[in-house]
Parts: sequence; C-alpha cells; structure tokens
Amino acid sequence: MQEPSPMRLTTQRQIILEELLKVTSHPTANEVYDMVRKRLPRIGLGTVYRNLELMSETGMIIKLEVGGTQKRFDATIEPHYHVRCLECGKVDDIDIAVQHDIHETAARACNYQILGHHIEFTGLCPDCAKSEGSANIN
Amino acid sequence: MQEPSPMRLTTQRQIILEELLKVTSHPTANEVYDMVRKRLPRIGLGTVYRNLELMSETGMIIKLEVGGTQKRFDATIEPHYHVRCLECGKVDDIDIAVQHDIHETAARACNYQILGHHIEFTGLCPDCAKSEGSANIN
DNA sequence: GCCCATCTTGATATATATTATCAAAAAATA
DNA sequence: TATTTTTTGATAATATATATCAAGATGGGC
Repeated sequence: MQEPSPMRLTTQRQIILEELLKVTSHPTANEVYDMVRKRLPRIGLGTVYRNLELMSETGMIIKLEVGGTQKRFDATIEPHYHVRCLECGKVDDIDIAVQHDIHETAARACNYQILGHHIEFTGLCPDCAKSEGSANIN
Repeated sequence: MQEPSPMRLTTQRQIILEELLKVTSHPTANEVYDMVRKRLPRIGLGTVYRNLELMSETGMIIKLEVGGTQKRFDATIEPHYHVRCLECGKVDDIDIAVQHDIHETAARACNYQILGHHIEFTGLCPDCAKSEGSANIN
C-alpha cells in the first residue's frame, strides 16, 4: 500500500480556500469560480470543481449536499446545521446545539454503519418572507 | 384570484403513484420511469418527471432532496428521517422520533420563517460495510 | 541550477439530470 | 357532438458536474 502523496498547495488552491474563507454564504462551485476569477482570470471552471472536491475529501472544507440543484461549499468545518430558503435557495448557518448523541439512536434504529448526520431546515429567508407577504409585487 | 383546477387522475399518474406505493426504496425519477414502463411502455420520461413534481407540490408524495446527485421520491408522507449510504447511494427510512419541537429552537436561532426540517444520516449500508471490511474484492 | 518524475492546470468534450417546448391525444364541459 | 382545457410523448434545450489530455508547474536528487 502506497501512502497518497500530499496535496500541493498551488496558487489556485490557496486562492479558492481564501475566497471561501471570506464568505459565510455557502457558495456553489460556480459562485466560487466567479469569486476566484477576479483574482485569477485564467482559472478554469474544472479546476475549481476539482479542487473543491479534493479539499472536501481531505476535510479542509465541507461539501454541503443540501436540497436544491447545486452542491455548496463551506469553509467552516466544525459541525453545524443549515437553513435553506425555499424561494431563493440561499443557505445560512443556524446556530443550535449539535446533537452528538443522535448517532447512537440512529445506529440502534437501522443496520447501517452511521458516520455522520446533518439537519437542514427549510423556510423563507427574511427577504423572501417579506415579498411573499406583500401580495406578490412581481 | 382563480382557484387552480384540480389535477386529473390520469392513468399515468395513477400508475406512477401505485408503483411508488409498492416500494420503500425512495426511487429516483429514472427508477420510477423504469418501474412504470413495465406497465405503460409508451410513457415518456418527461411525463414521469412532470408528475412526480406535481404530486410532490400537492403533497401526495414527498420529494426527497437528500445528498447525492439525484432527487428521490417517497410515497410515505408522514414526517420521518433518512439514512443514505455514502458508497452506493441507497436511501432508507430511519425510524427515530421526529423532533417537532426543533422548529421553535431553529426559529429563535435565525430570522427565517421556518417551514420544515429534515435529518439525513450518512454511513455505510450493510452490503457496502461488508465489502469495505473485506479488503476490497473488486 | 538542471533533469526527471509527478502533479496540476486549463481547455474542451462528454455525461448526467432536469426542465421546456409543442403538436397531438385525451378528458371534461357545454 | 363541438368546444375548451389539460395532459401526454417526443424532442430539444439547459444546467450541473465529470472525464480527458496535452502543456505547464513543482519538488527532489544530483
């Protein structure tokens, strides 16, 4: 068995990580691409996808597999939960206690080897709740 | 304001629902398509997508926006949680108590109007856990 | 610093999943 | 039965993500 060689910290990777650390908005790969492109105009979308994937595999960042059509990425790696707006798709952190004990309960309730869990709340973000209430301006 | 006309219960819709009720496997749209096609060989994939979407909007079924690349559908509409296998993507129900109270906690922790929540466990299903343990036969 | 092996990139092609379009068929209504 | 509305199946289009690969960048040994 060959030890996997460590991932090089290329300029691209550094900047992707830096940009991701700047925001709390859980951007999609495309949004990260747009952010990074301002500093590295010649970077390819594939490189962004590739590296977000790699970084999430090594645990540097988290790949958020929430509802909606696209995967999102988060540089906050401490376990935490999320709220997603059903209207605009925005995802925010939600600061409630992480239920560490729930794994055992789950393990007892099924024959899977439980490795993780995630709670996703859904609802309307303040902006969308407002325009929803005001009899649809659009 | 015009009342939306009620959805017709066409043969296609009936059979899609029947097939979905038969299984507990949370099939993807494509899997439902394959199931339904055995009884209605001329049905189009678009029809399946369209109707699964419609039915989930009216609450007849649930659209499961779990991790992985595809949406899944569930004819069990009572609130419940799921486990997903990280290896093969299979999704199973997990029978643990639904935390109704958690909505209030969440509402207090953010400024969203909370409408729902879902807990998704991740891990390895019995089959994949086995082949993982036995030094990768493949 | 130079050479070599390896890793990484950017460009592009391809795959996958889903949604949109629209004429024809089916069903409801008059 | 005639008319209107809904739905379907076929197909095209879009969105998201992954694979391929030659060229470029990097690190280690000398």
